[in-house]
Amino acid sequence: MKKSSKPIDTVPYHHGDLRRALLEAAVKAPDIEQISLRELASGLGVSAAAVYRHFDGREALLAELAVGGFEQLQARFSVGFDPRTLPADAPQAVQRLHRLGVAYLRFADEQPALWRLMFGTHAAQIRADALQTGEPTSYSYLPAALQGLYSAGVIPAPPEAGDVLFTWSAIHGAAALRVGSVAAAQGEVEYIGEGVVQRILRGIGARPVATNSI
Amino acid sequence: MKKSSKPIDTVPYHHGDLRRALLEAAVKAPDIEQISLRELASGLGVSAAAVYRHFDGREALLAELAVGGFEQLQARFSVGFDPRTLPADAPQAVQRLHRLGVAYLRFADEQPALWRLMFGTHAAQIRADALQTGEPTSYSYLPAALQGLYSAGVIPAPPEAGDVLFTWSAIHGAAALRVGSVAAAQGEVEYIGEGVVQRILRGIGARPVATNSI
DNA sequence: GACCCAATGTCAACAGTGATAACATTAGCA
DNA sequence: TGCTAATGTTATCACTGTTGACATTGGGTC
Repeated sequence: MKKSSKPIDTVPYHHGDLRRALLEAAVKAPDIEQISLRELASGLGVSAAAVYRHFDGREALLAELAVGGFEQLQARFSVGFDPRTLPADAPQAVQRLHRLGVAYLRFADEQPALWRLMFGTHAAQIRADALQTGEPTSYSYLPAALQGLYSAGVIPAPPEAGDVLFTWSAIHGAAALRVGSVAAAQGEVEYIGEGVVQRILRGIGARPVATNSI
Repeated sequence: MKKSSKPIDTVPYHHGDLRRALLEAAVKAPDIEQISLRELASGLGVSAAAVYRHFDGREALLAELAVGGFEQLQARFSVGFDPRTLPADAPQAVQRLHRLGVAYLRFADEQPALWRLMFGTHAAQIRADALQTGEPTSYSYLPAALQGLYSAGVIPAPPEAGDVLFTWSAIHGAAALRVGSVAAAQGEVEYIGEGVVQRILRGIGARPVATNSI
């Protein structure tokens, strides 16, 4: 079809930033893992085949979304928490773990679909890669927080692998139960996070530390 | 097509127990949530439409699988653990929680695909129903175990809601990380379970209890 | 400015999917 | 024996991801 006349209200042939638009639209879907490329594309007024100009396929698009999710998670972790520095004192060390737990929970609560994608089957390879990278990722913060507890004298011995796994399990599990609507009626995420982290600290042998505000 | 002669090696028109066969075949799939009805049916030498004689559709079949999963989980919980009785002494009370945690982990480890289905999006309604039922389900055992810890004097106060959520979170999270191949290299599930439950006990304020064997 | 090409879009077609309707076969019971 | 409900089949529909052939356009080069 060719047109010699150019109507004003015509849609431009090139979208402009379709790649970003696709990602943004996909991440808003209530169930990301079940999005249809055709729906996604037509929602942006574009043909389904156009998606393949920017992604190798559906799975690749999901993978990119998951990567973005982990970056977003890391960004949340990093506010007021430089994993390369040690905490100044015991309250700060405890506070770091608290903030980490609450950030984890809040992220899961605010973006449950993205969270499911990140920790589901589709992103398995991405998680494996992130764990093997030497660079600091979202996975770096939890071990760093536990190490900080030791350096600040909150726990008597350096954290063992079991301590890291346990801490991560409790926080991750709380998020999973929340996302799965199993523990939905337990109150606000902040409150849940407080309770879980307090018990984690006790579980890994932390001495009581008074913290003014979280 | 009609046949007057009856060859011996012919396939019978009726399968016999197609419903059970479908469930059994589906639960063996490496990724249950992605099974195709047509593949499933043709694998059993049956047409795809035959499935609809036994299930309202794909989603209904998955739901039934999830229900079976929860029943299986409950069966594992119930070996040597009657949630209506209180533990005889402190070691037994502690032992109950240990067994619960290890059984949870072992189930997730042995049937990861089924576990994902059970705690994924597809089975949300089933989980909601199970939580509201007054009857004893797989959800009954964890609160009962914590209550048993109190009645045996292992924890000084009746378990709060936060204790239950925390305990479940830690165990569930460990299973989730295991299924997600995030904590795969941490060793055997029994070892992981031991470590997690020990720290859980400490986290909810349990006094040290000597247990001979788990 | 004219030109070319790579980037980015379209359309048409393919195989595979869940689902449904109409028809075929059979098991079990009166 | 015969009837009926249960259980199977085939054909078809709308939808999906994916690919190949073609269309349009923006940006760099002469």
